[in-house]
Amino acid sequence: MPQKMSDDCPGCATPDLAFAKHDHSHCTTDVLARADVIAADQGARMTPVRRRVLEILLEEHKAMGAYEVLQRLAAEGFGHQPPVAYRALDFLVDQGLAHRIRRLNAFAACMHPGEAHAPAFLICRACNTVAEAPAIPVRAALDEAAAALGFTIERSNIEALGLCPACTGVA
Amino acid sequence: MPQKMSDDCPGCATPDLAFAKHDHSHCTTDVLARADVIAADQGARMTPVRRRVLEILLEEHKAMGAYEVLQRLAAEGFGHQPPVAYRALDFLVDQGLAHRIRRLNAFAACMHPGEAHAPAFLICRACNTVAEAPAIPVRAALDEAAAALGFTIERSNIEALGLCPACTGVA
DNA sequence: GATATGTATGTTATATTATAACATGTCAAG
DNA sequence: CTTGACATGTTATAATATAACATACATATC
Repeated sequence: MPQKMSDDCPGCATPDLAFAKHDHSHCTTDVLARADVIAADQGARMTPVRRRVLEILLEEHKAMGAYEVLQRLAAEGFGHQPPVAYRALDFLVDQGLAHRIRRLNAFAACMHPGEAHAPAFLICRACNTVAEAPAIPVRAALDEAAAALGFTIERSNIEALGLCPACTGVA
Repeated sequence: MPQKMSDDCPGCATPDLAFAKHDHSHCTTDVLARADVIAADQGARMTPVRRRVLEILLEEHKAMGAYEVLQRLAAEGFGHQPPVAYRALDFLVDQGLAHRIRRLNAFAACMHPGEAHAPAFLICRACNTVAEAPAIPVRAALDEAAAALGFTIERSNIEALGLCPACTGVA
């Protein structure tokens, strides 16, 4: 399946969590709306904490550490302890509504939930921006390499460190 | 499942860093020899701790946590504190002599140092074995995806979770 | 050979990330 | 309106990682 982007939002029509700033207020609401559907489809419950965590990830529009998310939650009257954040984040990742970026020990909202897509994260070592790149071909190549060894892939993390367009010029 | 080590060649008689047999006794000495060359080439020093850490990774022939490595070092008269292990491991990773597997918070010796290769790690969720798969095509696809966004990749982590050949049958 | 210089090693201390275990609360099905 | 499953919250601790500083050791230069 193709990695379709939201065609409503100009910013989102280009790679999101992107290297270019854009008004994504409506990708946010779009994703949130779809989140309910996806969760329901899987018999999962989109509870207040979980929904709020997704909202926070979408608002910030960047990779956030669990403790960073937790601070926001605590400030809003939710629990103050790590498991509160981790559970909600793990839930979102399980549902495909968020991604875990292991290189950063961080989480980011998925910008195209429900669509089959293999995310690849590009992390700029200069400005720390993270872009979620379309990586269906990457995932395909990975599946093939795995298949050659008889290995069946269920989940993958594809992450790269380097320089984003902006920082490439400067450096 | 097959997590047991062989007596002759640790990790090679059963799936370990590879799901297929290979002659590991050779790779170990071979890799160690090449490590010196590689380090020298880069003006880096292959000191006792660093060399010993690489040896340990090769001996165990599996992914090891930093603290696991540290225990071995401490038992052999090297330093007892985390930085001792982390520094040596970081050095090896920098030199391309070892890889960091972020999903496992672990490190593994690189089995083809010096050869241009982009490692992809296949982690079996049933037996926890880790295989380093050849992934040049994967990396190529990733480079292409990044280039499309103007992003320059310097390092990448490609990791997959799933079922190894042995465990696929059982499940 | 003495000595300056950068790098490596080791230490103490602490930061950061993550989970275990358990009590309480909520919700929807029967 | 109870029961059973799941969610939330708590306390406590585990596991992973780094900062900051002191000492030692190479090797390059004089």
